[in-house]
Amino acid sequence: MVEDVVRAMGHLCLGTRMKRIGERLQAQTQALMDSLDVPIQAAQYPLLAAVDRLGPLTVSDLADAVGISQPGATRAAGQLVKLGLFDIQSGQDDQRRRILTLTAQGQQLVDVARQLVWPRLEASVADLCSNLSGPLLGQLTDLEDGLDEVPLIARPASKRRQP
Amino acid sequence: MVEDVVRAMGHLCLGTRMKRIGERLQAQTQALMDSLDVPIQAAQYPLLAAVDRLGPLTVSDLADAVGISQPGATRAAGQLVKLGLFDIQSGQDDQRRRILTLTAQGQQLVDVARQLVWPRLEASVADLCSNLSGPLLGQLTDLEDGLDEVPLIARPASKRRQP
DNA sequence: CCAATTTACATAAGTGGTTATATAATTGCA
DNA sequence: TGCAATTATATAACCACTTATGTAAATTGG
Repeated sequence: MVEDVVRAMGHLCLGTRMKRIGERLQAQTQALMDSLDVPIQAAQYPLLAAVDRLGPLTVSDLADAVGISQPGATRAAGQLVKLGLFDIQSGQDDQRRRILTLTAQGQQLVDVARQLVWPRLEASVADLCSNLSGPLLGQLTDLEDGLDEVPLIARPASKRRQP
Repeated sequence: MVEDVVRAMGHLCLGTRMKRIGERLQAQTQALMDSLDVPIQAAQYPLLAAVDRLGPLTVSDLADAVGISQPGATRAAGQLVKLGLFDIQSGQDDQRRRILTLTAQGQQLVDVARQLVWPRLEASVADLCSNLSGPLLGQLTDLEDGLDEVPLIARPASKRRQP
């Protein structure tokens, strides 16, 4: 019932707004993953994907690859080690480096996710974005409205294709 | 030196990416505000603006206006009360409601910010977004590249206008 | 008209990130 | 060659948000 001030302020609140949309997308992605019985957090996904794509990585390279700080990468990687999805060991030539690899279980999870989750998620997000065009702020508005109307988990929706 | 996996995965990491860009914009907005000696956090700004725009608000209405959870609004409003920028008092008719208003100091800060910060920030962000067009993912890439090249605080830049 | 429900806010616990700093390994140079 | 500087990771302290839950006030209907 109250005006959405962040939306109304346009460029002035662009940062707040993008962060907010990102969190909303992450939450809905999590819901989609839960519904497919993928047993990890949505936010952990990029780390697994990074090692899958790029091969074994050091902690710092992982941080760069997913765009977080080094302490953030240390902690997130530690969680994945605890979950049995990452293996960590010191570098042979340089003992300071800690090399992260996917365990068999981690690789299996990525493989399953690539089959089950990625196509579904790709289609859902692509559907959400399919009618966006024009200036950024307008696309953000349409994106928010799209999420209001049909959450990610219900997409691609059979609704309202052009008649 | 490492591939940006979040960027490379496109729709699959859209949430992570938008959140990341939002945080980056907020951090740079903070730097701009610091340089102008505005003594609050960038993230607190939308709350002040909401009460300025909409008049006295309850905690829940404030949460709706800026798109955060009710506990988030309770805490953020409490901080602003501590800073002397918000006044809080129970509703007359309904003692459950807590009504937030701008103090004289809060109003003054908004007024000053409206003169000093908003035009500058509006121009900087507009400059950042000025050459964006096309699909959302491409605009995000250009936006990230733009922030890499010239931070918000150095905009509008005299660089590289079309010759 | 009062007991049950609902509403509004506060508090608790957890998550995921940050910056600043400490520690250990490596590199490089006088 | 050994000490100073650098590099890679870990740890600490903090912050802003979330969901879940508690508490008190208001509303409602039997």
